[in-house]
Amino acid sequence: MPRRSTAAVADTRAEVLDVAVRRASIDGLEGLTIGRLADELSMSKSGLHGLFGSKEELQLATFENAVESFTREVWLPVAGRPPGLPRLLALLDRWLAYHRRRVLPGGCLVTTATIEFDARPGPLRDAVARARRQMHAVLHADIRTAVEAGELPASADPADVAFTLYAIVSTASQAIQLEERGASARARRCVRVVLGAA
Amino acid sequence: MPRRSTAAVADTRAEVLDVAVRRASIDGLEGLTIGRLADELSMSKSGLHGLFGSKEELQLATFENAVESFTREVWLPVAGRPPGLPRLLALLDRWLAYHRRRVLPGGCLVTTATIEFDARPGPLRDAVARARRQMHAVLHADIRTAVEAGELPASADPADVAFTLYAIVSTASQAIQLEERGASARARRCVRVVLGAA
DNA sequence: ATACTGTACGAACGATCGTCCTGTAAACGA
DNA sequence: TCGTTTACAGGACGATCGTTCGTACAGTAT
Repeated sequence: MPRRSTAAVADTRAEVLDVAVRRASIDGLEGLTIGRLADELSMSKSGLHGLFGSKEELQLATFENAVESFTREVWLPVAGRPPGLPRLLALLDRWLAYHRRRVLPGGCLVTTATIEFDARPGPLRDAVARARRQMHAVLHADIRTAVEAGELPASADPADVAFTLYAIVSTASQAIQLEERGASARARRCVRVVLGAA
Repeated sequence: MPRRSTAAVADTRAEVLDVAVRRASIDGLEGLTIGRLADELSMSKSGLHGLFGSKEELQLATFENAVESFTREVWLPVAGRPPGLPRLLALLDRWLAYHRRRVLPGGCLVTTATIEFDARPGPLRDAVARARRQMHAVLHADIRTAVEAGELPASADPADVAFTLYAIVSTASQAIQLEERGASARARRCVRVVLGAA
């Protein structure tokens, strides 16, 4: 059988994880299967398994890969702007566009992983909690800056606003997947209302 | 083996579904397994399987059972009150309490099922979409009534507000499961802010 | 040329999956 | 009281699960 031409482990892993993230967004990280993944990649089960050592490691790597690609796609393009309300709005719009464009065919993998592991202690639950804290921190920072700059009323609690915004966007992802009409536009309006009437 | 004394199929199904809902809230509807469920109930796999005919029917029945118990626990106690803002707030508080008290050990099963099936067409996705529409309609109705009664500003779009409230509560369930401190109180505050009754 | 390391394959493991078939004892209708 | 139906148990099925093993070939170093 033809061998993968001079592909280092890292390259192979990257290819695998790319497919794994897409599959997991549909079937969940628990729905990931080494056998099916290997088929889809025209690899052997054992070869794929050897790349990660265990299914849990595959799940962890898949999750981390999704977080990285999300960060690259959504956060990085706006990270350079000055903190505050404009950057926050830009971030939220990019975030919603990420869902609307269906970058991942099955929707947000962080939300999926949250639902799957939030009641099951282990490394994956820890990874999920960490990712959520990071996202929350990013939102929190810009909201606090906006409040201090007078772009948002002083009565607005940054953590509460961050929670509400996160809720709107992640629920929007589900609504988009369920093909509820106008879900993306609705979420966009709701974000504005929350930031306007806060 | 001793037979279930004068227990109709419906009774056995009810017992099974009660356990199934609890398990599914943790492991998901896809994580449900006829074998493990049978063990937990001290039944045979085939006996349990025969009660539903197929795993998909078991999943559907489990989901519907969860919706019914949720309705009984959260909606029914407030359904008698007159429509409007007070009932809406009571509903939201009961809903949040439902999560905070961990009535289901793994959190909201509707959200879990949404995540699992929102990208996979079939009867379960349809059931999920229907349940969400119902919940949305309940919120929508009271919000509209509140707007008409002047309890909420006329500028508030009922559907948008309903979406935001749903997002807050369902995300709160996840935060509670992840043991984020003060998640329930935060959600309660956010609901108030959104409704402008702060 | 030789030895070594890294990478992936093929085969097989025991366990568990959903499903089906058959037997049988309790409950029911006559 | 006696068939009939109901409500399961028990066992087996093919498929698939994650994992382990031994092996073969490529590239690199010696």
